[in-house]
Amino acid sequence: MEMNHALDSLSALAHEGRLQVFRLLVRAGPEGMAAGEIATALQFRANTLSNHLNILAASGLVRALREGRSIRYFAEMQTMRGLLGFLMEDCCGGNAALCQPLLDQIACDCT
Amino acid sequence: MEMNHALDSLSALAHEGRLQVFRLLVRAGPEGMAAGEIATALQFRANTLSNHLNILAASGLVRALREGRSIRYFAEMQTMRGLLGFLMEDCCGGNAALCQPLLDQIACDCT
DNA sequence: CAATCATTTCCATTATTCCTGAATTATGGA
DNA sequence: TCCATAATTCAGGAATAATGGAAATGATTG
Repeated sequence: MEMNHALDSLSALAHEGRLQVFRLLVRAGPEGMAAGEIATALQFRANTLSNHLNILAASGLVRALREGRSIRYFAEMQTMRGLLGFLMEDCCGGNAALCQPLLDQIACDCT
Repeated sequence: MEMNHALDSLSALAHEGRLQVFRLLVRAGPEGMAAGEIATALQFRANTLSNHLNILAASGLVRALREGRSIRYFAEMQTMRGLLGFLMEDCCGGNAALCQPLLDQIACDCT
């Protein structure tokens, strides 16, 4: 991941509403949730939520899939992993061997 | 970690300058860097950098230690780890057993 | 104590982000 | 086709954050 993508992802998460949405989708796992379900669960107005979902999707943290008249959203663990790798890059001045193997494992197996 | 702390950390990182600072400190490892060194390395004005460092420190992502007339800063891996745990909490609807052991290992051994 | 260096604080300006209401697109069913 | 439902887009004003100059604080040296 490069700087701009990381910034998009971090900015997307640096907002209470969007962070709630993302964590809800993480909990939902591979089943994901429809936009309407999310709105109900978190008590958000439809347009506000749509905006949040757009921002999350643009950063790659969330994926959208139309399903009938609903649109279902999923958390993208791979993006999360990439972000973390970026944050930890060259950890400890090149002794990355200590950290990298751990980072490589960060991904939810159930996704 | 609870919501507000996570938001502080994410907002702190969701800024190009601060993200550069944090990553620089991650690379610097346990030796850390003096504010002046950081300013030189990244070409930041002293006051701008000071502001960034304050924000990072307030979120716990960075720790300050006065050393003579300089102030030395260090990346706090533990905070990073807490943040990640928060983001992945209850991953996949309770099957956290799949993710949690991995998350528990995320910490730079050299810190 | 005076001088100097490192960093921070204060303040005003500029830029960005956020929320809301109203209008719009897209899908499925009668 | 007409209607209802699901979700998105757009424009605005309000709130918030970022920047840079100037002054102030804190620590060391002579």
